Amino acid sequence: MSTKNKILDAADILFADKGFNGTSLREITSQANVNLAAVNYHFGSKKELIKAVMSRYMDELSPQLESALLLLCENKIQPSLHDVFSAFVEPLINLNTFKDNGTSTFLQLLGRGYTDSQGFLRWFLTTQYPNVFTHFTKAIKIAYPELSAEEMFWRLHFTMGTIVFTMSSTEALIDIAQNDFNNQLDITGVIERVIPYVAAGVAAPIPVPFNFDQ
Amino acid sequence: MSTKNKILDAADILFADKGFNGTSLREITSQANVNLAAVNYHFGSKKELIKAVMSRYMDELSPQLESALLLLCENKIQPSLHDVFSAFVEPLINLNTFKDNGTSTFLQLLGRGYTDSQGFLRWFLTTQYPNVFTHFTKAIKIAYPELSAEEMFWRLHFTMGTIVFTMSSTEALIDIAQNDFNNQLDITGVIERVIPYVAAGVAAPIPVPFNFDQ
DNA sequence: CGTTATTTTAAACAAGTGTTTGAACTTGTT
DNA sequence: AACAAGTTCAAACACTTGTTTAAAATAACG
Repeated sequence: MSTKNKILDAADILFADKGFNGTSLREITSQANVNLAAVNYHFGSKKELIKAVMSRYMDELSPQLESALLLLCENKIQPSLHDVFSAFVEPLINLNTFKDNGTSTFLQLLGRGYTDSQGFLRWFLTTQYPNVFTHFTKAIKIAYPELSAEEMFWRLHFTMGTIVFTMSSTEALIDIAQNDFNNQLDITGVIERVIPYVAAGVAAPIPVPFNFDQ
Repeated sequence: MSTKNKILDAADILFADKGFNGTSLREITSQANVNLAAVNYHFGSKKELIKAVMSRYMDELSPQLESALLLLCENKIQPSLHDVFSAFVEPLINLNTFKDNGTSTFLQLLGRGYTDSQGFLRWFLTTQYPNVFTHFTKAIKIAYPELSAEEMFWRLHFTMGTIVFTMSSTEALIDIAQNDFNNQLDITGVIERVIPYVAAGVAAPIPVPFNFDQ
């Protein structure tokens, strides 16, 4: 296996586990059994390595995601919100064949990207892979046309938060759940549970202004 | 103002903004106009400073939260999920009188605590302030008794994710929303919008096992 | 006042960070 | 085989990190 890939494989697990700030190049290179200088030789800098780690997943994921969402939009029968969110499942699960534990690793990385590094990764994703976002909002608009653009904006960000945050601590939560309820569970089980949640959240009735006095 | 408080005030803003790992003691002490060694003198270590920052908020918040939830549990009429989540609003908003921008700063810190520092803060909060959690789950159980313990476990974590993640990037999102929809909005506006979302999510119908073939 | 405590200070410490260097080693090409 | 290009390597670089030290300044108290 090439040095470049050895680095990527070690980096994405460590990044997912300990964050981008919390992982040093020395940890990565010793885990990958390559020389420290190899990162800067092959990637230029740590920041570029982070981009490369994310790109490896996104280049695999985004075409599948786009076509799945496009299919929904062009369907004769109107998709439900549950359908729209379910469109994410197969492409995400496919990351497991792309790489061991690819699904949860990627979702953890996504969570890291939103909190670590002050949003530079959010900028990177939205500018490098804009189609996923536009197709997604288009599909949502078809499934729930009554929702105003502003309300949708907020609910999609709530959804993003739910997914990303949950997945970034999935492993710990699965452990707890298995102890407390001894129910075999894996990442697909969590996805199965989160979809009804976010679908119901997005589908919630339009709120009325809150009255703090009552 | 005491050195100790000057440090706490500078620390919690910086921690909220850049994370615990991402903020150095030198940034904190120079922002607070105190000597670098003051942190270790007054708090012992950086880790203890983090605890102190969180405790200052939790000691203010948790009694209010507990009594609000207890009130709900002992009410004659069954509370709705919307009621349960609304119980959080007033205590959280009160943090603004306790400290400038206290509400959003605290929620941002909470988000940091869940992702930075590999969950040590989660341990700290659940062990130091367990009553908030038990009263909360009790109230939810009253509002939605059909939900199994396991399903509830997951939905509460989804909710935690929604809240914490959303609030940790509230400022940026409010800016975007104001540009795109020029609608005046503040933290209470966001809270107003997130409550129907999480209430609907928790209230979602029990999911049926997902079939990947269809 | 003088004598303890307490607090602040500048300086240094040891360890860790990303990055660069230039020589050694492979590999590919002619 | 010989030369060139690509890759690896140990070592050093400059810098930042949290923490400690011991002297200086301030506060507290009899």
